[in-house]
Amino acid sequence: MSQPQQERSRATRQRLLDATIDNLAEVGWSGTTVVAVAARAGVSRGAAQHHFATRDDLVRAAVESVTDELTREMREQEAHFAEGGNRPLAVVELLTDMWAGRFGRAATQLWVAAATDPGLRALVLPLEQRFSRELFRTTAELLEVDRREPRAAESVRLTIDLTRGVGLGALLRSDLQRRKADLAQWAAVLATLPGIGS
Amino acid sequence: MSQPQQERSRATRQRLLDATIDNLAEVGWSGTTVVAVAARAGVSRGAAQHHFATRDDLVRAAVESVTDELTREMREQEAHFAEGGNRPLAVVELLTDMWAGRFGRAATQLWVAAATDPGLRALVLPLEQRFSRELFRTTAELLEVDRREPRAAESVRLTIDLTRGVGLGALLRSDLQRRKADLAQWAAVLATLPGIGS
DNA sequence: CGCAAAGCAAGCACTCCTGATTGTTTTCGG
DNA sequence: CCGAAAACAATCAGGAGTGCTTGCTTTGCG
Repeated sequence: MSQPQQERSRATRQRLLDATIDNLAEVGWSGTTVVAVAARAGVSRGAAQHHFATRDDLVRAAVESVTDELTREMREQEAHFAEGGNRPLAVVELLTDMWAGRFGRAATQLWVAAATDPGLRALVLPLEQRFSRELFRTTAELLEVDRREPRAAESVRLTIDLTRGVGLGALLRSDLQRRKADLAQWAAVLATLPGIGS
Repeated sequence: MSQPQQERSRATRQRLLDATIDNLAEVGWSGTTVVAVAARAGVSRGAAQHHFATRDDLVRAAVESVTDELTREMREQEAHFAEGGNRPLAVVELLTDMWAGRFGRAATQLWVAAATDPGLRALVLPLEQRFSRELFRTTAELLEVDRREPRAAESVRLTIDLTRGVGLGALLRSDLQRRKADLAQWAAVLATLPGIGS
């Protein structure tokens, strides 16, 4: 039995967005063409064009989706964060896994492409800034940061940057497992810094 | 007076390589076409094709050049490293400046593109691994690492990853100046870790 | 039941890029 | 001085992608 038309439309649009995100994560920015995305979504180019009139429209929707999903993912992790155990290590691993995930990899591809593409940059920058604030807030919350300690904010930012750097290296080298010991050391250091785990 | 032919050939080839690297750093991977590079180099497409028969050939030469130049740059920094002052901070800033530089930005663009392009990945991976070993060695040397301390190697890798993460963020946000305080904190922490500055 | 709207699909024209081919100019060696 | 080689340049054919137009099918409402 076929779907109600509006539901069918919604489903096609969602498949196109999912396909765009997967394409970004697996093929990269330059390989994310409307032709490739439509094929991966299993819809025709005419259908794709009906939903997104131009490639720019598709990309805009995908960028918004990626940052929304990353934000949602972080909030969900925060909501379900397991007490007990090594909190700094768990947070560091959470962030590292985020960058390594589907949305994290798509985001990295988009951000690097945005660095050199003015149109994409104008689109990505405000969304990335909003996401960064949310990421900072969530990470600080999970690390139980004492907001009165001025150095604590620096530690949070260092943690985020470090996991981003590890994530970037892992994109190419697929060496995340081997980085566990390094990350464990950072978590151990983090636990000793002022304002962390108050 | 025109140049000797061999010198002229060498100069054209060098201009093409320089143009490729600048294009990568400023326009990104997808915008680095032979047409764009030849225009930036101020040579015709025929001339470009004479020196590099295919785009793959040009890219291969550029990848080798980028990793060679980054390696040379690190060795030069090592040779001219100024004694006195805050050594960990100086090293952290040195690494951060490297990623922010022309070769560092081109390298980041290449590495991210290589993550999703199998042909480019096969080319980039061995060179990146060689460069990473050199970078580790140089950084450890500059930090005066005690090789007997097992945790020290982790600290070196964390330092490299952190500056890479900061560099990635700075590609998009141009916020390097504002990160100085964070990096200063890492340098302060680094100085306290076992095996650093022995 | 019929018609309009929406969703989907096919085809066209244009642009850009690459690799190959052909042609021109410059340089160098015999 | 001449011819060959190298450096450089112009052109062509084909492929890929985008945006637009036209056409078909399905759905829903009056």
